[in-house]
Amino acid sequence: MKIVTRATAIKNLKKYIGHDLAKLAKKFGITTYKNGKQNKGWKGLILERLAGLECNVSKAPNGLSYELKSVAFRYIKDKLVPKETMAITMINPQELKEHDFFKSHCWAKLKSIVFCAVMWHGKNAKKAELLEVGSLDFLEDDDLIKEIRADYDFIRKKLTKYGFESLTGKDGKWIQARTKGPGHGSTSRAFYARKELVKKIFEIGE
DNA sequence: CCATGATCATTA
DNA sequence: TAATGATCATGG
Repeated sequence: MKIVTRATAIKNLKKYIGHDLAKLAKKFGITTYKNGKQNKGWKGLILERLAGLECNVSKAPNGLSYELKSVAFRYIKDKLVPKETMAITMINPQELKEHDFFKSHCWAKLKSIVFCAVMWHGKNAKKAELLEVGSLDFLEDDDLIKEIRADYDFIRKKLTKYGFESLTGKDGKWIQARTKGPGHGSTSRAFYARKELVKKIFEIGE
């Protein structure tokens, strides 16, 4: 059993800034494409390997105390901005109903996050350089967190009142409850960080 | 089969 | 371009 602290994970990752993740994928034997389709999770898997988390493919409520995330960045008018929203964690309807924000997995993951900015080279890109690595600890009395908690409460209330099916990506100012799942009719939901929030995280984290 | 990694496709 | 919903490979 190997324990990798957050500081160590960051240190490990920083060594790879500027590297092309596609090459590392081969080295680790991670599939990036198959039958012309992309494995959308390959970057995340590689990052986890690089950080030293060799066996982290399932959810991690127990074990490590931080969350490793990658975010795609692209240029819009010569400015670097997050390309998309960032998945935070799956929504468990039961837990959402019974726990408040500071007891949720959502908060547990958000408050102690290690993020990796990855360059986005267009759809189905075969390369992706690691741009930057950072970490961030949120405080419970942070103004931003208060607003995020309000979003969480809103979503939670909606769940109680209208049911799980009523949740949509429109909910929330900083975080949203978007659909996500294996596909093929089976869909579940997850918390996503909106782009504005991703930007904030980077600003604070740097 | 489904949760998790995160991106792709479609519409406005 | 932005926003929302749908989807894919992997591993247990």
